[in-house]
Amino acid sequence: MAVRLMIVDDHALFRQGLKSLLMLQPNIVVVGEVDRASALDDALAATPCDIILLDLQMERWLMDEIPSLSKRAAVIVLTATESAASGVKALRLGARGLVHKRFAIETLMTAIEAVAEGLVWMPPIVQAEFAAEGGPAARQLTTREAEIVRCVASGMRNGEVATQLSISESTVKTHLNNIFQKLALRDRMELTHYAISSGLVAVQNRDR
Amino acid sequence: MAVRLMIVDDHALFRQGLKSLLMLQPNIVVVGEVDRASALDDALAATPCDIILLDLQMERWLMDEIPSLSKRAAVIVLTATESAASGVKALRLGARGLVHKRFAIETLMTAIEAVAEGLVWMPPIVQAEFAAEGGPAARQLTTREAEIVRCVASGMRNGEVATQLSISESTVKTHLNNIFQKLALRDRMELTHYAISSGLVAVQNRDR
DNA sequence: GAACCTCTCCATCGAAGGGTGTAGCAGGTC
DNA sequence: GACCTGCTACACCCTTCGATGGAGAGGTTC
Repeated sequence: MAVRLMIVDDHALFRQGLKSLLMLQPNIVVVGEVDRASALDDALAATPCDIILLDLQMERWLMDEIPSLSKRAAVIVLTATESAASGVKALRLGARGLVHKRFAIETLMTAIEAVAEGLVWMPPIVQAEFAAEGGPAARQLTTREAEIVRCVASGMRNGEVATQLSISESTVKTHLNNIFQKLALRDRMELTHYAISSGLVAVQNRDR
Repeated sequence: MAVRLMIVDDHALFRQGLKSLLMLQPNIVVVGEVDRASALDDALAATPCDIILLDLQMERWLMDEIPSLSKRAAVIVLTATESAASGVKALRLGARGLVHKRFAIETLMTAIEAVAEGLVWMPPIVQAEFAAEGGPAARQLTTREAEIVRCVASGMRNGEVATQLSISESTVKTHLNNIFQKLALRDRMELTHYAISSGLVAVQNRDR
């Protein structure tokens, strides 16, 4: 019984490379590859699969999709950042595996096999983090606050955030103050560093 | 005559995948793959090659190496960011090709063939940027301005930067305004994204 | 129903940031 | 000497941000 995989990554070179690498493995069939979230539904409808390999760089679009995705197939998240936080978040949302892109194909295969058997696989470091978070229960941001963080940390001004989210600038300020309180941060600059380092936002700068 | 390639990327999955993908191509031989700058010298000494595929994510370590590398083999830079700026910089430093990771293998092959023939290959958008910068003579940041950028982008306020560099806050503002002008940026938030994405400042992971 | 949380909104005010122009001085080059 | 670049500094003015305190609507929990 071969494991049926689907690859979701917006980098064609990585996607195609991974596919060609996986096809060399026994008991693995890559049944599809898509470059964006909108194509995933169609692909899943066309060809059911056992495991979805999901690029976490796309978390902005897909993090929230993990819960529903995980009902249709086991999700293994591929991440490029060293931050355990975003990986832990993905796992909490229902991902069944977490594999760093710097790992070798052998490690990915181990994870795939484990997940195919119904287990959850993650690197030891993340495992520690995952266990640790059960204790102190740090004050989590609300979903609205998280939205504000994404907007602000990606460079938007308060007024722009307000327009984007269809709320008043006053509300944006209120949220922002609450966020600063919760995370013990000084201003939007520190918030940006926090957001980037913990994988909440990706750095992608425009062509000047 | 096969083209001899060497792959430099710290993500094993990408590296191995790309290798397996390239080995399917005619006239291509992957003679080596390394995960870090320090291993590149040894690899080049052991097995000479025609083209080096270099991950630009590693630019912090390797950008400065491009001039010397390009004497030993043609360098094609693989980049994950959409920013033309860093690509243009790499080309100015001697890279012979620039390929985005979201491109398909066919595009990479086109670039490899072009570079193997002695040409320089880059995406049309970057080509425009490259040409444009030839005119106004892309104004580089001065060393002082770069210092200001590092301070500001790492979260310091103008007053703190002034203290740090032992200059007045007015001077910091002057520098900052000049920097905004040169880089066509709006404010310190955009500057932060620019600095991080182009490797001027690093963001350490905090794993909460 | 009371307590609590979340999201929404407002006013006010001081702090910080940013735009524009101007200018002195040191170091080089033509 | 004339010219240019880079670093320094200031004034003036306006915008944006952040802190504080208050408040109502809707929801959940106990």
